[in-house]
Amino acid sequence: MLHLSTAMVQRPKTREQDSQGRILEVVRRITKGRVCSYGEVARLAGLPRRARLVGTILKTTTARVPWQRVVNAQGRIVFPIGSDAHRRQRALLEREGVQFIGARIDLNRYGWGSDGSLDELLWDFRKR
DNA sequence: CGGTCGGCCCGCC
DNA sequence: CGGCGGGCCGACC
Repeated sequence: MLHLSTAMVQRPKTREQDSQGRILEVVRRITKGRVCSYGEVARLAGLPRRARLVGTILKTTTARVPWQRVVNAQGRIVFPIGSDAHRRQRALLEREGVQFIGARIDLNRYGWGSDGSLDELLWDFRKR
C-alpha cells in the first residue's frame, strides 16, 4: 500500500500546492476498475465544494495519476462525446473492466467506496 | 431523459 | 482590485 509520505516527496509550501498534493494523493488511490466523482475526490481530500479545482489540477498536472478514474457525479465522462479525450478516457476505463451503459457508468457498481479501499484511505487520514 | 440556473471558489488575467 | 470562467454539482422543470 502506498504510504502517505511517499506522496509528499516535495513538501508543499503554499496552500495551493498543499491542495494539489492532497487531491493527487486521493486520485492515486482510486482503485483500478473503480471511478470517483470530482466532488467526491475534493471531499476526500478535505476540500469540500472544490470539485472544479480537481478538474483544473487534473488538466494541468504532469504527475502520472489515474486521471481516467475521475468522472462527474452522474457517472459520465466530462469531455464531449466524440472528442479524442472522451475516447481515450473511455478506452482506459474499459481496459480496466469498467462497463458503460450508453455513455454512463453505473456508480452503484463501479463507484469507488463499494470495495473497501476507501475505508483504508479514511483510516490513514484520520491517523495524521 | 435533457436543459437551465444558481452556487461554488479559486486561478488567471 | 474586479471580472470571468472552469475536466463541477444539485435542484428544478
